[in-house]
Amino acid sequence: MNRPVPASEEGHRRRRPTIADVARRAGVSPAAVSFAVNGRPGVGEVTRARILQTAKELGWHPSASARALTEARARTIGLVLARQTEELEADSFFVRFLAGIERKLAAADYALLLHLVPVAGAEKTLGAYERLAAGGRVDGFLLTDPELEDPRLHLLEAAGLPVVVAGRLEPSSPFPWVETDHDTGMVEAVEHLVSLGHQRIGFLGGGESYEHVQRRLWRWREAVQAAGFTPGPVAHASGDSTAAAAAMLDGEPTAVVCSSDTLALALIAQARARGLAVPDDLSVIGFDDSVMAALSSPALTSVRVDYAEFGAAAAAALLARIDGEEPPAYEPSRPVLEVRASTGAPGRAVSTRR
Amino acid sequence: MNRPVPASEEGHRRRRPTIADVARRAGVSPAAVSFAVNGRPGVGEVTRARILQTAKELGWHPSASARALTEARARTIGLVLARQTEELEADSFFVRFLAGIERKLAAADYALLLHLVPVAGAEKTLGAYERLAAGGRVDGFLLTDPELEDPRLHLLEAAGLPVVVAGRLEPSSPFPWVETDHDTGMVEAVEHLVSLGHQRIGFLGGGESYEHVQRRLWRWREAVQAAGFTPGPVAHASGDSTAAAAAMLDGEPTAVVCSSDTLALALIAQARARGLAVPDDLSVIGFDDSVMAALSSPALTSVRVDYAEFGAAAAAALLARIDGEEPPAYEPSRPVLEVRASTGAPGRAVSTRR
DNA sequence: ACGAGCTCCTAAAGCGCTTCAGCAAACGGT
DNA sequence: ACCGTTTGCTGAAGCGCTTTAGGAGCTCGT
Repeated sequence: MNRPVPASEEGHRRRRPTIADVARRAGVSPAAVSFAVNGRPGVGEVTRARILQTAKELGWHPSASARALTEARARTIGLVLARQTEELEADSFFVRFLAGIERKLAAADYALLLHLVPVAGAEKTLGAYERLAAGGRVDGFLLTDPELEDPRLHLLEAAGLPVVVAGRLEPSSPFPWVETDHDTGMVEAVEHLVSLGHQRIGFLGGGESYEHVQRRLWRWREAVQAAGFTPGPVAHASGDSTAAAAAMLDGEPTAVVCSSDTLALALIAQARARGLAVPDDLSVIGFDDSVMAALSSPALTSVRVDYAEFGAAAAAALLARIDGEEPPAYEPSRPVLEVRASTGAPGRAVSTRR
Repeated sequence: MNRPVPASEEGHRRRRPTIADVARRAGVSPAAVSFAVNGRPGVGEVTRARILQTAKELGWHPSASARALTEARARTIGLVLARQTEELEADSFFVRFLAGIERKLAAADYALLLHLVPVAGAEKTLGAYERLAAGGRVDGFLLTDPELEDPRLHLLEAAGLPVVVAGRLEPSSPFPWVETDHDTGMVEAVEHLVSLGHQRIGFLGGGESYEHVQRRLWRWREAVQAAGFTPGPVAHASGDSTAAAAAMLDGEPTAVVCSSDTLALALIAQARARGLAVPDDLSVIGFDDSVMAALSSPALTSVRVDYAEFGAAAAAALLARIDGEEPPAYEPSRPVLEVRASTGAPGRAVSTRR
């Protein structure tokens, strides 16, 4: 399966030029080169131009390691994901968030150290943070999917590095956080269902310990009550989404808002297995508006949130924090409810069946 | 949206202990400490134990930057993804592959520098590789989704860093590659359809330029011919999967193998729009066996490939390459066809309709 | 015409580690 | 009792950069 290495590649890799090489060739001291490339004063304009020119000729780029050593900063931030891969792969949040982070980091010439840890045993996760922090490999951490009693918080506090949490964490967060407006999409979702005539609206969420799930649950309850109805059944999927979907259906709602598209699909599959038609017997709304929302049958009504923007804002906040500055203000754009075919007026009410 | 920084955090961050601190406290020279922590000879057993003990007491960890500087290696590898985020988010390959890489890297105390570049304009991608390579931030690159005429290849050759390609690249690959057994799953898929009685079997693939799509296409053709039939319609989705799905249906196959689950869903949606029932009028097989395969309706028959294993093998090969060793042998496990509800015997043949 | 105050640059120290040469003490063989 | 060898350690150089202190050569005001 593995191609043998061609002999030509085995040859000597040419030594990378150093700042001294550039200095010599440009007829200046290494210090001058440093000033020139870093845009600092201390070198005349013509010399600066000449130095930059020689650097380009030599193909010289400052060594990140050497810089990291002298500046005591790695220009790298860490993102540790502690979630099951099955959970991540169906999650459009992850990739979009990542893309947003990247956009910001690239602009600041920072890099992203990504660490995926299997959730098997918290102690492994701890090791992950420590290894990155202790070695000075990263200048700060971004924390996503904060949980209510998150063990990572204490761990990161001990590490003493700047941390920004992506997600509201109150009231006692040891770290600054950035939050996007994901949950108000819930209001729109509920209002949509109410306007269709639904009265018994359920909530199917992911793991109860997730902060964002709790927020959505809370918003859902508020919105349902604001419409003058009592909240319908609630179920949480921690791992087995089928079981949660079944539990939800046992509650006989006419409509359900799910905290992710994946859960919505699981619910629809389960409903079908019970002979319920979507949306005739059951309306379903997903969250994230992932690619599969448009492709599933029926096409899923879903709340789209701009997670990339969120990622960029979180990254920006962390970079500011690393520089000891105030994080820039972030005004998240409003989530949008994408209405498709999985929602409709309540037909034969579920509660009258059986 | 951003919580103000608590005053307590503003305080002085304590200086991290250095090797000299440990040496002083243990009553030895810094060199001895270095020997001790790196398991090198040159220090007695009892002294070694004492040094390690003091290091632990002080909470000292060697600085990654300093190490990188002296050893001229960053203990980091780069993975640059140049794909649309919409494409990535529905792709279970990505996350599973990543998880496999991580597993290998963590064991070797390497880190992963992830870079997501928007596909808008190749010149940006180039910059991405160069910035990482030139600064010495990474010791090598992993290349995924190789395309047939991949501009990244020349670029990476110029960078002079070790590179391992994940995916077969013949005949003229400048780099060693590692390949998993994704395509023989195709044979099983086709045989499954043939055994159900299908004779007109189509292939719906992703972008034509992808090497893995080409391989699957090739395997599909072989398998169909081996069964004694002529290959059915072929369509490729480059961006707009709906259009490709429509084109495929115009070819009037009774069964279609798709190169991803997302495409399979797109095809099913399109078929439904035309009033075709799955699997009665059309059997559909996906690839990847992603989470949504089991959740979609009908549940998707899909080929499961162990991408995590693949990622680990690719990472292992790259690490070996960085150390100048021969990459370990990799015997990929066979893909498995997960038969679900989207395939069945051909009913009213599509070709007799209309 | 002379020192103050520039501008433009250099020398050298230092970041935290690894490594190489070298040295003292202990050891073993004859 | 002597010499070669091994063992256990140290001193110092060096990785490639940044930064601080300071020096040389100007201009300029008086």
